[in-house]
Amino acid sequence: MEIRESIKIGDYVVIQKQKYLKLHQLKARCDVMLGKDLVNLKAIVGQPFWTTFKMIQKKKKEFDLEVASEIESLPEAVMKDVQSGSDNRNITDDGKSQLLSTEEIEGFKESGLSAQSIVGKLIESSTTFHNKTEYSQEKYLKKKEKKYFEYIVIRKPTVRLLAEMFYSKDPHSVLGLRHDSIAQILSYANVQNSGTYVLFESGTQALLGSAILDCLDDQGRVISITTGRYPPKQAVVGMNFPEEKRAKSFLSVTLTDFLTSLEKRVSEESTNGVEEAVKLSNGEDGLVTQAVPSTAAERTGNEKATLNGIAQNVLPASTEDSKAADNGLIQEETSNSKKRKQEPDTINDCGTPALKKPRWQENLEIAKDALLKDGADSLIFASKEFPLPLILKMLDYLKPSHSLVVYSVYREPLVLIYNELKKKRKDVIGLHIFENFLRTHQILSDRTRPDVMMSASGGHILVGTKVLSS
Amino acid sequence: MSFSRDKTEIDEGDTVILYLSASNMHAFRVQPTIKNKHGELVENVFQTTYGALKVASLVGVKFGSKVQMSRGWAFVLQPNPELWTLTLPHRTQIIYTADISLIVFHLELRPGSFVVESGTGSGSLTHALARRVGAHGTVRTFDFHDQRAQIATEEFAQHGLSNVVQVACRDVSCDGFGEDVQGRADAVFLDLPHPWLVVHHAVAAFKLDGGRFASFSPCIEQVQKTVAALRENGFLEVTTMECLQREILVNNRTLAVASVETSDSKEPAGRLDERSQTVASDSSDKLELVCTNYQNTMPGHTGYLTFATLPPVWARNISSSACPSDPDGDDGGSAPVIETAGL
RNA sequence: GCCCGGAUAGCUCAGUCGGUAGAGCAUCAAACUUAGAGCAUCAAAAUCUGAGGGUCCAGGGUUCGAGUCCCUGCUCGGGCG
Repeated sequence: MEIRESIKIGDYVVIQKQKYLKLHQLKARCDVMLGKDLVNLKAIVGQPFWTTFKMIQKKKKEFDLEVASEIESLPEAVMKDVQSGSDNRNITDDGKSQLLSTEEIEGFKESGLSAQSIVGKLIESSTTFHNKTEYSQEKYLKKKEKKYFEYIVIRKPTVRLLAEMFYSKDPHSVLGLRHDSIAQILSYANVQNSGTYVLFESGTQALLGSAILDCLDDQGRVISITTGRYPPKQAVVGMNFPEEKRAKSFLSVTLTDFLTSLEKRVSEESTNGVEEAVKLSNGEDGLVTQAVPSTAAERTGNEKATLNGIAQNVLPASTEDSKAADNGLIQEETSNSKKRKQEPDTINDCGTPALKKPRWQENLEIAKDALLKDGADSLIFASKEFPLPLILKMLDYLKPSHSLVVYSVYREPLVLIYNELKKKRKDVIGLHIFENFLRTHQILSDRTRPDVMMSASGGHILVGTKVLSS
Repeated sequence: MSFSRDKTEIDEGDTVILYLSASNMHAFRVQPTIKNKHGELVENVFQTTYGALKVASLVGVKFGSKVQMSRGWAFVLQPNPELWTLTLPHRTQIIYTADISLIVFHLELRPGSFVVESGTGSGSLTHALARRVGAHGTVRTFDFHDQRAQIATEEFAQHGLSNVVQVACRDVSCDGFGEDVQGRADAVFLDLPHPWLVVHHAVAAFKLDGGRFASFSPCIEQVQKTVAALRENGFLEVTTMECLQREILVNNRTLAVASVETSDSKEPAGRLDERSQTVASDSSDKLELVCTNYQNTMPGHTGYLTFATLPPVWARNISSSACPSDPDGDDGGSAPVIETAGL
């Protein structure tokens, strides 16, 4: 059953040095900065994931890697035959315990001495080390180990590792999405192996998109609605999903394109008298009256205006009956689409004839068909923007008895959404807002206790269930 | 087939959730008749606070529909692991959604994964495991209590999960997980009184590629022993955490605004007793607010969750502190990253 | 006959928005108004404002673990037949 998957150029890898994690795409020229050290990754190509490497210093702050067959634990190596004190009554913090100077220690490092021998010298030249208690010595060595540690492990990216990496680097880079919140979003959205999941995500490096995609087999898909044409997708590309899976199961569409496409389809069907699988109850002409920009760049620029546009239309009076969009404007949009078809594909631009549909347009059509035919298995929102207008719109496409999940780093937006849904939607029940308290613990013999630092906020989650209101 | 995503309407035999209010839900099977005490088949009428519901009338109804009862109405929902956790009949204490979510996420389950669980308990977690591994995955769940294993088996069958979940009555502390599991697991979960006795059996159950481990224990002494066993058995990234979910309650409240008017600035009062009226009765000085607060009481502790990674067999003897086996050593403040979940 | 739901203050209640540390009655106190007796107080009624008072029916069982479990009894309410 053992499959040693070896690392190739082009793969994303997670480089782990103790608690430090870094996502990196392996290129032919493969230098990477790990903190302040420049490390050449050439040695990892062809090795299996989970291989441990020793960092070999070439020059100051420059390292090559070498496969390590064993790692000597610093505390174990140094603590042989070392005496310990029973308490700290004879230790005063006068800053003079270490007899070596900073220059001397730096000199050891530059001369390429091993971590073990440097720390050995530090201990030899410490006037207090032998008086420290056993626990205190251990803690001292752990600190030194962190500083002089010279091994890394190459890990295969997983959603868990990516979530931990992004959050620990800077929670703001993922809207404060802590792993427990991601986990709960996946639960409450009832993400299975198959199905159509509508996701509106921004400011999160596509972490949720990646987490959902990782749950899906070839029968499932994420419709990832974004505000821009080129949203950050670090967490999706970093997972090394097979290209086929990404193409088939991760349908990236922009907000404007998607809503325009849905509106158009709905108005066409309603004029033709075609019975819709999922009824759109609130048509907002504000969307179509918006000038549709013809280039990707222009469209991107207009996305925010679009969300505001819906907001103005939806917030004050959402109960107004649907009025099919103005015909002239629909025409304009259609011709606009034709014009777009003739544009070269901005993503897969390889000089193919104009007949081939660009990726974004295929995505759009598949996404729209999926939603109109069967509806969404759940709606998931996690955005920098206030998503209420879009939520109200997309709820019409959510299957009955299925879930709506909204994440927000702040509480207030969810409270507003909660209130609006309570007041205006008879078809959403079981509304709750949750937040999580998460605490980690140090488990060591005789020294077990909660960690001193804990994450103060992991965000807030609103959940609800769509029902048939009639 | 109750939990199947493709289902849109209720068939006979399905388990459904009758939603009366958020705090009043019932799960039951749609059977037109049931046996009474004397073993006679009688019409199945489900009684609630809002009157009676003839269960047979649900057949053919769409999930998410509003149904009429003799003294009110309710919604009938399709069960999912979260709703099931809230409505299932307890045979044991159960694990709830906050912990379940964290467990499933940290076990890194994917479509087709092979996951081992012990004990089965009331099957609350098992449903979430089954959902994540899907139709091509496997959940092998063990409980040493014969009756519990039997009831769980029946429930999984009723929920259409028999092809994914296999229940066995077995004391894994003594007997391990058995040969047919050995070397097949991607993930192992333990919810047992003595999990540390099972760690080496878990190692045997894992694939040679290793995988993820989780254990749920209410007491810290259990955690200490388990963590020690994990380190001895070559597990890395050993972290322990607890997660409590708090609900935020939203209320629309009207508050009286304290008046700073003097008697001179007021309209001349006709009678003395009018002056003694409170500001609250003055309709012009009211503030409508959306207020939030927490539930009055909430669980203060459920259990400690310990997670760990077993590396591939060839990498196990490299005692890789590059990938720390400690839970966050000490003061997270000085650590470059708060490794565990601190995150 | 069967099923469902409730039981905390001296008493009685509490809503399909997840409204059971929320109230009402009663009690006590203060303020003011009116009327009376008395002479620096006593006292009645009406109004209004406050205050005090809460740990969850009884018993048993289950769970490694019950502030989201089960059973029995008592009692109140509801439903179906």
